[in-house]
Amino acid sequence: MTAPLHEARPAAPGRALPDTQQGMRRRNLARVMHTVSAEGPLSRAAVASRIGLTRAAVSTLVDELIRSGLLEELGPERPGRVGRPGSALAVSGHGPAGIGAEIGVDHLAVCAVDLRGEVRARAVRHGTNRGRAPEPVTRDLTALIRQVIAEADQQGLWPAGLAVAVPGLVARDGRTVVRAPNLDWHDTDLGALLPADLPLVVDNEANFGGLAELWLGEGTPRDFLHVSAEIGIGAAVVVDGRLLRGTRGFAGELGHVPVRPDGPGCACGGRGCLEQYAGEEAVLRAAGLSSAGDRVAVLADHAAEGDETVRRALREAGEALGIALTGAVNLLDPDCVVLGGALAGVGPWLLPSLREELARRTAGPACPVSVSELGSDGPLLGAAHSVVRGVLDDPAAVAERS
Amino acid sequence: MTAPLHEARPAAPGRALPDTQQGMRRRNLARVMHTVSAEGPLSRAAVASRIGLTRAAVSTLVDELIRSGLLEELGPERPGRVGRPGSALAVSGHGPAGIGAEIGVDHLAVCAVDLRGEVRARAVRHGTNRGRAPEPVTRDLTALIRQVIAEADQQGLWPAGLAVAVPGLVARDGRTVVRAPNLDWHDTDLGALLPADLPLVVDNEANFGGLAELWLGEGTPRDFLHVSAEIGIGAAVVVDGRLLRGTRGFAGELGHVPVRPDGPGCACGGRGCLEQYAGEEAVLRAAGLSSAGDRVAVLADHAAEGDETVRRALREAGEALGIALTGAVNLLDPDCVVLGGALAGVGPWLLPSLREELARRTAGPACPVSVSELGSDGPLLGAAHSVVRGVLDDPAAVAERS
DNA sequence: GCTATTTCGTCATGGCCGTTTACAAATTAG
DNA sequence: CTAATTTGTAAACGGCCATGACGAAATAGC
Repeated sequence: MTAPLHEARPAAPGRALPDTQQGMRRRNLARVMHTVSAEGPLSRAAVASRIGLTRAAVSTLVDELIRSGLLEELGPERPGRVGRPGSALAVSGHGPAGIGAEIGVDHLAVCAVDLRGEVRARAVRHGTNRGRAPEPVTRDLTALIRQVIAEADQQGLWPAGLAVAVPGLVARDGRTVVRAPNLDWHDTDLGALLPADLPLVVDNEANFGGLAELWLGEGTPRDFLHVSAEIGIGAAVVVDGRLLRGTRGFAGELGHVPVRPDGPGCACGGRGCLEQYAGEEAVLRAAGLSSAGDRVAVLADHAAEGDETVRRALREAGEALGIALTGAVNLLDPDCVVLGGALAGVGPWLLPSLREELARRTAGPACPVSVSELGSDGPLLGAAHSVVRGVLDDPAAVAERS
Repeated sequence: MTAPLHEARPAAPGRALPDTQQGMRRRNLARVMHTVSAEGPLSRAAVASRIGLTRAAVSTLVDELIRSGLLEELGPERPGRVGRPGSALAVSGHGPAGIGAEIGVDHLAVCAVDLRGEVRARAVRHGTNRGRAPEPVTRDLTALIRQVIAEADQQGLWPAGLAVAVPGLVARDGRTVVRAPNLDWHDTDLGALLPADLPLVVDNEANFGGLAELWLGEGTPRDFLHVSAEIGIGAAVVVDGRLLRGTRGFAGELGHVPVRPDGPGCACGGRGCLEQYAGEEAVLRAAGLSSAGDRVAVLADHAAEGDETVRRALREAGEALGIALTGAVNLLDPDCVVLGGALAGVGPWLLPSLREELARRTAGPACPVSVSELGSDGPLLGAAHSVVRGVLDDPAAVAERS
């Protein structure tokens, strides 16, 4: 295994790998895949000039990738330029696919994404998972996964791996859900409960949402903070295009950053954590809505209708977010902050006070805050794409398996 | 240039470099240097088994490094083991040296460190630089640098580069001091004021202090937060053995993390920033000491003598630090927090309240907080070592220059 | 003390891989 | 229709690491 380029998972902990010719080959195969994937149909010569190898070298790399079914020859280009036209290469729409899954509090979702980034199959199951035990939930999820894989199979796709987004903290082993308060799961090894015939990665939904933003977001920079609020408030910290996970995998716990150190006590042991002011439950309470059936959508509706109590609640949540983000921005100096998850839905009423607070507390130009365009699909897409990125990062490994 | 392994400076912003055989060779040369440097005298065979290459390959690499004067053959080992003894290799004590410099508020310091990590020459100049213009200060510093280089030269060392630690924010170009409040410098291009015949890197003293902790600290992990308080409170965020710099290079501004959002106004525009509670000036004021000549050493003395006002001031500073660090720990999930700089001197009176606050606000085991053993030399050593690491990271580049 | 064993460093050989050079193919410009 | 340009491929080349063999230098066992 060579070091992956995007590192959805951290690099091998031990010593750096030796540099041998095969490793070089693998990295160059990956470079070709990434280039073709990122910049659309490209001729061999175009790829060569982009990655700095000669046309001859790229030719042999491309041959190998075509033989493996990872690249496709689309046929001659028809350019207005002088000279022999190149033969357009594109990432294959058949072959390996990434299976992404999401365990939400109120739904399960699975999708298959091909190497081109297209969603080729999906399946959803609505219904609350709050308090359900892991076994029935994973049983349901497995059924959806089988269904999506079957559907993908009919289109000539085979599953290269499975990535699961969960609303909770995941250990760095990428399998164990350490704590998912809204599911009431603790130290649950999903590896033992999900299909064992696929490479599995489990991660926090905020992390996958952040990766989706990184990979799919229009103009998203390589250093940013992706804030995702469902019930807890999580953040994905993306540094130089890589996810910051922390030693235990718990990085990004924005919800428990102290906002008012003498504020109300929190389940985490602290006082005045952000979640007490901007968490879904807190906002619903402040807005005078019950937290039973009502959810964020309801908040947005009421706010849109001009309900002043709701608006004030959201304004105050924005202030609290602004305070917490001031700390985060001072510490991390990101390019921008992106609001995703349920927060995106109430963005219009949060943003003004959030931005104001952030600007007031910052010297110089304030860090720009925007709302994600990915909607609620972020974590699911991020999960599926993380598998796809894994294939692009080491095509040789996949070629061996196909 | 291959991508450096330690990346004191960020990797090339553009596309990843192509993988050619020369690049492979360069990386393997670097691997040999790092291995020998980190694990003391080693035979060729030992290096080979550690980096995963064959003895034959390592032999040619070592030959090249010896010819360049970067490695030395110490002669046959005398082990109790069976078999022909290897010939011990060590990093050369001659050849390239890293020149580190520190522009402190009250002093200037320069040192030369050889590839073995030994300090081979140093020079200090006491006297305040507060409010002095950049030109006279850099003139004094240049004199010290020349002196240290001359001293190093007599020992067979030549300067491979210059790294300067400054008490302020440095742009990502690694040359420009954007803001150094205690010097009253703004947008000062040190590249134009310091010797032009040496590769130059300028960085924040907290960053260099953090790198020193990473490279020199006993048992320091690869993910930690190094808090350094002189007048401002800065932090070096080290993630997976690399410094997190932020887009503009301003990451780690712990001093302006909001601790009490409605607290007193701060020069940064915010309210209740950490610096208002744990900054040197604030602590001195709370302790009832003038901030003129009195400094941290005085605080430590008074506290040691049992001055209850001083102790309370430090205790409260510790609390504020604990609150700010709770946020940082939640966001970054580091292995530990290390207190360096002037803070280290008053550690005994800060730590209890700091740790208590952090533990109280954290679910599960609290993040360990320790005091740096490097003392006030951290930034200077970190600077010099960053040059040395640069040589280890690309020995081929240095061999060409020697 | 002598021989077998183990480990080290080196050398010659071979294979892998990107580069260089050359060339045919396919297009545009004039 | 010719010249110029660009693409893709093939053959020769060179660099680099792996393999296998060998002499050198130590220990272990007799």
